[in-house]
Amino acid sequence: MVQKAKPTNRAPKVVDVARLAGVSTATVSRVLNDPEKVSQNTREAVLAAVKETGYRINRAARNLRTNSTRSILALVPNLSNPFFSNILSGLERALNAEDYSLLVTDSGDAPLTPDQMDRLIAAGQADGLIVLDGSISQADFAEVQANNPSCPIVFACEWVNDVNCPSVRADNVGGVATLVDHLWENGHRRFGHVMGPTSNVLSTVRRDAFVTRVSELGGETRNPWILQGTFSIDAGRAAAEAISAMSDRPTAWICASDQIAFGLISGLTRAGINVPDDASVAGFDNIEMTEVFNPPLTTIHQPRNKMGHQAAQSILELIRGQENRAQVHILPVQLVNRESTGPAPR
Amino acid sequence: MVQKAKPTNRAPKVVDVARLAGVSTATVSRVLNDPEKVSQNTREAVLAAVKETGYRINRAARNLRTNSTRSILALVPNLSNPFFSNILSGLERALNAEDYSLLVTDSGDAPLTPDQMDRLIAAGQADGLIVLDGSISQADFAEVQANNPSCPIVFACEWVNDVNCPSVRADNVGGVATLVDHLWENGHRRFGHVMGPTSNVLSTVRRDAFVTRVSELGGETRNPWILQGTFSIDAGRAAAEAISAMSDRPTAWICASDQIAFGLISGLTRAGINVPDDASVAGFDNIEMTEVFNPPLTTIHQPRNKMGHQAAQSILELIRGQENRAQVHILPVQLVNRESTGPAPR
DNA sequence: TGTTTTGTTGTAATCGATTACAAAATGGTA
DNA sequence: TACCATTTTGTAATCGATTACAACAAAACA
Repeated sequence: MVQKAKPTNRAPKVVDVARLAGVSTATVSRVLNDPEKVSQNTREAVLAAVKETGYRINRAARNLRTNSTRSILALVPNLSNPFFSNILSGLERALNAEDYSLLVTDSGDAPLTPDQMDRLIAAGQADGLIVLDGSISQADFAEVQANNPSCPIVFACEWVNDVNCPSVRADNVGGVATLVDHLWENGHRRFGHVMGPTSNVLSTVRRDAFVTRVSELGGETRNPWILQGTFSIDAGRAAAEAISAMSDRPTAWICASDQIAFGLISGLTRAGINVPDDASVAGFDNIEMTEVFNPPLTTIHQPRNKMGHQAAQSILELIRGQENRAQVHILPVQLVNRESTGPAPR
Repeated sequence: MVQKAKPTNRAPKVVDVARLAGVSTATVSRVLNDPEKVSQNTREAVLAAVKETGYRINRAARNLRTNSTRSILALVPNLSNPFFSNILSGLERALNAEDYSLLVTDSGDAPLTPDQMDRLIAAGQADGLIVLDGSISQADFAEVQANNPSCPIVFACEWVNDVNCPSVRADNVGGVATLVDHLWENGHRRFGHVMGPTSNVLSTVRRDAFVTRVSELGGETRNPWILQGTFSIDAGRAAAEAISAMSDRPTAWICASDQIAFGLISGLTRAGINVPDDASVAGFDNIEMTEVFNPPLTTIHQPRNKMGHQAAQSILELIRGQENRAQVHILPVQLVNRESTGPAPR
C-alpha cells in the first residue's frame, strides 16, 4: 500500500521529487506543466514521486519565473451590495475551474483615482482586472489604460464609455423597453423614472432607454418625472416623498434598481398611494428578495451568474491573446411579471 | 519640476533604483522595509530614485524570498448571500489598511473536504485563512489543522466547535434570548422556531438558546414546533406550509435568519394567517431589506462590518504571533423592533 | 593617539520553480 | 550498418527581491 505523504519537516520541492523519481528538475516541471512533452514511463514515475512526497508547487517561485500570478483582481464598488456578490460568485467559480483565483477590492463607493488603480495593477498581484465599477470617468480610465497598456481589463455589468476593453453586460436597453411595453399594454400612458446616480453609466443608459421607448410608443414623460438618486432603498424612499408631493403625476414608475423600487413602494404606501392600484412600480435586477416583497416586484431579471462566468471567460481569453479587445457581450434579460404592476387606474 | 516616471520599456527593479541612487540593492531594500536602519541622507536619495524610476516592488520576488504573501484567503460558503458579502466588505477594508489583500473562495454551499482545504492552504497563496463556513465537521477540520499546524486560521461569524482557533461571532445566545423576551413581554406564551440546516453551528446554537430561554421563562414549545430547513427564503415558505397545516400552533415564531422570516411571512400570509395579528414572526441578522419588507421585520442586528473588521485584526495578530489561539470575540447584538411582532392574539 | 563601540553600507548567497539550449536516446530508412 | 529525424531528457541560467555576513566609517572612550 502506498504511504501517505510522510511528515517531513521541510516542504518538498521539485528537487526532492526529481531525486526520488530519478530524473532532473526540468523533467518534473515538464510533467507538471506539459505532460505530453514527456514519455509515459517517466511521467508515471514522476507523478508517483509527487504523490509520495506530497509535493505542492510553490506559487511565489512560479510566479516570479513565469511573471504571472494566475489570479484576477475584481474591482467592486461596494461588496455589501448583493447584486455584485452574485456576479462575483459566478466569476469565482469560472476562474477556479481554470485554476485561477479571485482577488477582491472594494472601492468603497468612491470611484478609484487613476493613481490608486495604477498601484493596484502595478502591484503585480494579478494577471488581469475585472472592473465592476462604472463610475470611473472616461478620462481617468484612459489614463490608467495608457499607463498600463499590457494589463488585460474586462468590464462586467457596468462599464466606462469609449474605452477599448471587452465588456460583459445585460441588455439594459432591451430590459427597460420591455418594462415600458409591459406597462403600456396595461394601459399606462404617463411614465416616470427613478434613476441611479448620474455618474453611473447604467443610470444614464437606462434613463435614455426609458425616454426613447416612451416617446416611440407615444407615451408621456416629463423632466420632473425623472428623479435622480442612488441605487439604494433610501433613494427610493426619498423619491416617494417627492412624488407624493406632485399634483400631477404618472401612473407608472420604472426604477433603475430593485432596491430603489423597494424604497419607492414602501414610501408610496406610507403616503397612502397604493401599489399597484394607484400606481404601478417596476424594478430592475430581480434580486432574490423581489419574490417575497409585498407586493412581489415586477422586474427585469439579469443573468448575474452568467455575467460573472462570461467575464471570467473573456479575461482568460484576453490573457491568452484570443479575445477581441473591443468585444461587447450583451446578455439577454427577461421580464418577470409579478404584482407591483397592474392596469392603469382610470 | 520633477519628471513623472519616465516611460521605460522594462519595469524598473531594485538594481535600477540602486544604480540611480548610487547605493547597493541591499540599501534600497532596507530603505523600503526598515527605513530606520539607513542614514537620513541615503534614505532620501533612495526615495528620490524610487520616485524618479517609478519603481514598484515585484511581489512574486518578495513573496518567494520572504516566504509570505501579504494576502488572506476567505472561505465563504456562498458568496451570493448578502450576509456574507457584508462581512467581506469589513474584512477587505481592514486588511487593505494594513497592506494585505483579500482572496475569496466560494465553497459553493457544499462543505469543503479536508483535501480541498489542504490544497487551498498549501497553495501558499495566503498567509492565513478566514473561515466563514461553519458546516465543516469537527473531525474534518481537526485533520486540516493537524496537516497545517502553522497556518493561521480565524473563524468569522460561523465556527467549528472544539477547534483551537480565534473566533469572531455575534452574541447568538443573547440575541435569541432577547427575541424570546421581547415576544414574552408582548404576551406570547407558545413559541415556535424555524432552524437553519442542522449541520450548521449557528442553527444549533440558536435553537438551543431558543429552547433554553423559553423554558427559563416558563413558556411552551414542543418538538414539532421546531422546524428544520436551510437559511433560505424557500425554507421559510416550506415552513409556512407545515405550520398552516398544524391544528394547534404557537403564536410566536423566531426564525434563524431574516430570509427564513421573509419566506415564512410570505407563506403564512398566503395561507390566510396574518402577521402580526394572528402570529408574530421575528428574524435574525437585520439584513438591509428587513426595513422595507411588509410588514417591516422585527429582528436582531448583527454588527457585520465590525465582525469583518475584528476578524481581520485577529488574523493579523495571529500572523504576528500576538493573538491568543483560543480567543473568542463575541460581539454584542441589538433588538430591532419593527412591525412583524405584536401582542399575542387572545 | 590607539582602541573599542556603534552605525552604515556592500557583496553575494538565497528563495524554488521554469526553460533555452544542448545532449542523448530512439526510431525510421536506405 | 550507417545516417538522419524525432523525441526525450538534463544542465545551468534565470526571474527580482531579501538578508547574513563582512567591511568600513564614525563616534566614543581611555
